[in-house]
Amino acid sequence: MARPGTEELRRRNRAALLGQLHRHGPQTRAELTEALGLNRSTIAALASDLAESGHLQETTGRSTGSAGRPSTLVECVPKALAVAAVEIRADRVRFALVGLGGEVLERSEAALASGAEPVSAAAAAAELAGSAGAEAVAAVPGLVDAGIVAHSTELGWAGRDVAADLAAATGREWRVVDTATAAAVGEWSRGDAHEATTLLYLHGGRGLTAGLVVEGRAQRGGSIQLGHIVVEPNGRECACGLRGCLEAEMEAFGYAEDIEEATLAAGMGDAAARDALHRSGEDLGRALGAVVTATGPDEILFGGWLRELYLSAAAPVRSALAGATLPHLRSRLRLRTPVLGDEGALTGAAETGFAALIDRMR
Amino acid sequence: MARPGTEELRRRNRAALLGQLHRHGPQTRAELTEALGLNRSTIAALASDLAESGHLQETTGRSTGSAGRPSTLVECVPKALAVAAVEIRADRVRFALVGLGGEVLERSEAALASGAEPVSAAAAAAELAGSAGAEAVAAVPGLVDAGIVAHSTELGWAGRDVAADLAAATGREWRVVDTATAAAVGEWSRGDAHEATTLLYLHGGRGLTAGLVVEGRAQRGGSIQLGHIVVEPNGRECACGLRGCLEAEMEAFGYAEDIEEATLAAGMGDAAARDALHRSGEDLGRALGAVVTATGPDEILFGGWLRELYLSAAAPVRSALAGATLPHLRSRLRLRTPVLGDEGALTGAAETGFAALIDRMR
DNA sequence: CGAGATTTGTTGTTGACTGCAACATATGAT
DNA sequence: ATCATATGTTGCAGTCAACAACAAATCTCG
Repeated sequence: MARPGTEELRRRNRAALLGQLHRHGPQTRAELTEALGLNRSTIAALASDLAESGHLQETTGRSTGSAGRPSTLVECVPKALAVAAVEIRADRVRFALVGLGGEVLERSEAALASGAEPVSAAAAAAELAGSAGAEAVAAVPGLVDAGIVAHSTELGWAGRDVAADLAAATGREWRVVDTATAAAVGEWSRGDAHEATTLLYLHGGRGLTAGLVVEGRAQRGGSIQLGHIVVEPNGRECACGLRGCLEAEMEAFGYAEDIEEATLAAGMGDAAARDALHRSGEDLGRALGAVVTATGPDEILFGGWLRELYLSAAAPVRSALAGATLPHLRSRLRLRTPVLGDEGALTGAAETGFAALIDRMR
Repeated sequence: MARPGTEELRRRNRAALLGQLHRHGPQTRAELTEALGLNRSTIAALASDLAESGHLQETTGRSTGSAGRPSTLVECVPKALAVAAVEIRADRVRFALVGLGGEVLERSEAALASGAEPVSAAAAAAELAGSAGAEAVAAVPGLVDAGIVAHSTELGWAGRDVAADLAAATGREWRVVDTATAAAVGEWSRGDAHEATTLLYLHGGRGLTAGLVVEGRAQRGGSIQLGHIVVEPNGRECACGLRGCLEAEMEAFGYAEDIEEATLAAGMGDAAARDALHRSGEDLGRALGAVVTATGPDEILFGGWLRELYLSAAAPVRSALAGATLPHLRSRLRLRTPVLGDEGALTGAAETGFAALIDRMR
């Protein structure tokens, strides 16, 4: 693997430099020297390498305010390297072309007929993304394993090789990640969950999934089918064939995706709506308890429509969770809502692409 | 971090060579050249470096049977680098000094008064381990976080800084890992679970814990308190304060650690014992369902007394598990018993030490 | 039994990379 | 205006892995 000897060292350092700038934004050469622990002359050599290849831009002469020669500012050139990110949902496909450094260069979306086949979703994605970007990543809600969507409540797909569908439609390779994991990556890298060592992102669409990011890395096989945690042994029959799944139990409360109406009604004093939210919160908390015990996160984000549920039923969620986790796991846990809103998954998909891209440079 | 420049490259390669030999046993220089992708001359230089420092031994002239000059065999010198591994249980402390390459150089154990304080366990460990080994690792059953035992059903400890206790008793630094994670590492590295990408090890002692190894690496915060997964909402009160924990529910079946008697009785036709085992298996399977959904393993090992439970109640375990996991997760799952028996945790603790040791050489 | 084929170890050379130190440069402070 | 300070630049030295040519040790085939 490490064939060209010392040349690999150079590549590693170059990739580290690019990654640093991509993640932390424009920095001076002096700051880069500090951050990467390399010598000034090395940084200069690497930066001028990357400036020559067009990836970086050096803006000279920024007055720092303090004494000494001002340091040259180094920043990414967004157009030099871009990633095509696509998010597939039940009703539409969204696309963003994200440049190096995180800037969104293009954005578009297309409606999807309800119950659309994987092939037509792939065609829509191909239409939007074309051949833009050096890497292409698609976020799909469900259980994703090596490019294959094993199970998706939201899309109604099972055992479908979406990576192959997309490749066939576009003539290029695609990475496929699940929406919740992508959103977790997005919130960690571009949201404000950067301090979390273990971040659990809950995504509420038509199905309930969860993504896990540990120390900044998406966990392999990390698409957790939160909706198919069994919360009621011998409970209601679920479409997946099991009994008492969280999804099946919550569905019985009837508000489905009209969570906003339900919260409004509850706010107006509708006792039935309030009860439904309360009991949903309890079920969610109970399912969460098992996931927390198994994964030990220190931050949980409630995304998609779970955001609304959490905001209006935080107390039952918390108390049910408290009844199902040990004190030590509970005490270090922060519950919050995401800051990227609907953009989390697209952002995270793009970051997944950049991680691969930068890793491949080494 | 990467201060000495190209010298780091050398260290990395040296560490890779040592790690390769430690993990895969004696190999010829030609095989090493192939495995590490380095040049023959580089391998020769690195190997003679490490032979000079006493870590490796080169046995020249082994006839290969095929044509060509016979390659020199390179192997680890066990005594050159050793790790002190200790396993703390409720009733005793076990010690092994493991040499580079995995050979056990010394072994001893001491009884522990029941309900022993952490300090006396640390003293016993110190007595056994002394100052042997370049690294010291202790395996403790329970929820371990950064050297602190947050919760241990088996030992009855909570929030105890065991790493500090051991350091005080021995005057050296200790790593503390949980027994289940250690056993998982052991089975992965020295057992026959090497092909598993995500390995879940279940450890049955006085408490039930689980350890997770993903692609050969122990998961941070990976000590899963399997015994405190809630399987019966509003179930029996558990010592931990929750209700319906797996541990509390199973305890009610009354055989506790006398699993062997129970299986014997069941084998003799004792209906009560058979029923207890059956229902234990069901509860275990149900708790496992949640853990499997959250972590997505492809191999599960039943260790400690759960081994006996699994061997005599595989059917209820499997059927309860099947009722609580999606088909895709279930289909790739292998259920087995460990091959290292009682030695798993000690072996894994030692491997954890070697991983740190070799990583530190880089 | 011997010559060639084959595989591997050894040695000297080469290209490349990073760190270092000295020098140049640009700003603020006195 | 001069000095202190911080940073970019340049030439040099040390180290490392790859490469190629050669030596060594074994097998095979005639």
